Amino acid sequence: MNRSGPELALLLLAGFRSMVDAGTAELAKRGHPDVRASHDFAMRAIIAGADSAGELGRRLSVSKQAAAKTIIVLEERGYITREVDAVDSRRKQLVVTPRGLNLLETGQEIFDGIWEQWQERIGVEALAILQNSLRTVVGGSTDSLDTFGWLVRTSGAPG
Amino acid sequence: MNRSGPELALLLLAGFRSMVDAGTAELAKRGHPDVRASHDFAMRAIIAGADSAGELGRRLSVSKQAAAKTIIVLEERGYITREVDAVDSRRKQLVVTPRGLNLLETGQEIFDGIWEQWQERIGVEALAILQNSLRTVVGGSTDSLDTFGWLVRTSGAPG
DNA sequence: TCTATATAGACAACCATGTTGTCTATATAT
DNA sequence: ATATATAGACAACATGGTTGTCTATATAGA
Repeated sequence: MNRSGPELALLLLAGFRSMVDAGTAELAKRGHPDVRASHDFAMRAIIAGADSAGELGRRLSVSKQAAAKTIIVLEERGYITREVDAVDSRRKQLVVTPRGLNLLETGQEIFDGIWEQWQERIGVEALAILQNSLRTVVGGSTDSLDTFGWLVRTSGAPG
Repeated sequence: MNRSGPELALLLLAGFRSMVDAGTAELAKRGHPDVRASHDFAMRAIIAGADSAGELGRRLSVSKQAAAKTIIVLEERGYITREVDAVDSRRKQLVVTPRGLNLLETGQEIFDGIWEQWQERIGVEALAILQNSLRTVVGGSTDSLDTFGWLVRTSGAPG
């Protein structure tokens, strides 16, 4: 088939898009409107130990200021709190609120649901191959949150 | 496996990212630095008939102004020209230059090359399944250029 | 033919999210 | 005690979208 290369890239993007569109729509219905993936990434990083602005920026491969801005948004929406650290008074310690945890859990459920739909649609076997193939190609570092920084920085698809 | 849903989305994104990263790096080496996917999308739309700013915006699902800004960049870099339309003097007709065509062709080659690398890496069979599965799920509308507008608007991954 | 309306593109102001640079307060190491 | 490093805030700026408004030109209709 012609244009295989570009088509593949577009397919990957479209697949991602399809999942995210469906997911965020459902999330909105369940009480979490205006959720950005960046919020999810950030909260997961916080839970994983990035409990200060600077550390969060480092984990997300994003500047301290960018992280600080995200933090402000998350705080405004009640997903996290920020308090002066008892031991180091320069720091503002980040803590995910119950509402924040709920967002993460709900998101998890929703995306797992979408995953099951894919399974029904293309078959258990094919989905397994799809995922394994992608893992092989991308080197399995899917959990590295720095994907986020990249995504934001690129307005991009292939040629 | 746990977290299947979110992981799938991340894998799709990472796959896309991996292709685009490699592709744009190679494109830069071959005389096309600073190429954004949006440029490619736009030029393809122009060739496909969107030869005015307004029409381009419509095709890309983006505002007239956003299209105009992209056009300015493409013109500055010598990828397209803009001339007053002979029949309708309000219009500025867009034409892709030879350099523009070269960008598209080079991009095509490069991404096809990456596609072949994937084939070697994960196998002919698996890649075919991967692509077919994605086509099934996303409904085959990979050529709809409005993917671009969406990408830009979403800083997004799943939860 | 004159006039009302629609369309193309330019300009300006604004939003969201990044970036860097600078500043102050606080920790820490010598 | 003092030099240096780090945390976070503030400001200025870049990119790439958005909307609203304005002018010129086309076109349809009385």
